[in-house]
Amino acid sequence: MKDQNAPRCDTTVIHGDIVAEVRENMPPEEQLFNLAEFFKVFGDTTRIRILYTLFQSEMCVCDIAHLLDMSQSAISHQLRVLKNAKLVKFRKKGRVVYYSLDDDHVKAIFDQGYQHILES
Amino acid sequence: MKDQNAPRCDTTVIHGDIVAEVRENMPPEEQLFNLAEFFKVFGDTTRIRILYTLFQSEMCVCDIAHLLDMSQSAISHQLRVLKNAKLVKFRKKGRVVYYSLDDDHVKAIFDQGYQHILES
DNA sequence: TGAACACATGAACAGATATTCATATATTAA
DNA sequence: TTAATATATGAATATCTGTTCATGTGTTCA
Repeated sequence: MKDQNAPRCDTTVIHGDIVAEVRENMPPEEQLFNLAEFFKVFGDTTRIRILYTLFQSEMCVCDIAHLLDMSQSAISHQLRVLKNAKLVKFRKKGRVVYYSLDDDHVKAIFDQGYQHILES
Repeated sequence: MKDQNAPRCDTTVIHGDIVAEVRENMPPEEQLFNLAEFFKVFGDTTRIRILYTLFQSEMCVCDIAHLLDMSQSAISHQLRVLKNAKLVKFRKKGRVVYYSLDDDHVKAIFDQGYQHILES
């Protein structure tokens, strides 16, 4: 996706000293990648809505689908994304699968995000 | 994108009482949408990397491009996204445009996100 | 056992998005 | 003014993503 041979700025770096120092202190690429992947999960209204329902109560797939007025399949697909991100866990009881939150940071992150929205 | 007439679950709601109560306490749709839009900004490695450079120092577009080994145009496009999200601000000095952070929550949000990654 | 049901999942498709490329704008300096 | 340079931006394109549709899996119950 990224062309490493693409032309950069026409000239040399403008502030070489700053660039060098900042580069020195950048976190590892893998960490930045993982962080982006993590936040990508929150970048979808359906998943945000699912998480907000689970803030209130453990719930089964069918209930979530009804509540959000979406198909069972769509919800199931998104629950898989949330599950892969370790944000929700589930327990089975007969045919019914109950999902619930599996993270303590989500609410805090949402609150911070909401603060930003309020202020901007 | 969403078909409101799509078939839902085959049967009626399973736990009608819970669904009704949770629906009652859901935040407004607009708020959930805005939250998703906000987190979408963090869901890209390039933007995450830009923000991490700006955690350290105010920097001009050309320097960021060199530092991240990407084209000036790509960085400029992404800076516009960050600007629209009210996450960065800028000041002009001659031809050079210096970008810097314009939000207090970002670092806290990133730290929470990083905590999640560490624990999972 | 077989029908009904809750949920999962793969394929397909439509819409969104990130980068590139070409070019425009604005400022500086000769 | 003209050339050079820093940045911005519109269009095109390739890739990614979310939903639907069809179907598969596993459980319950008659």
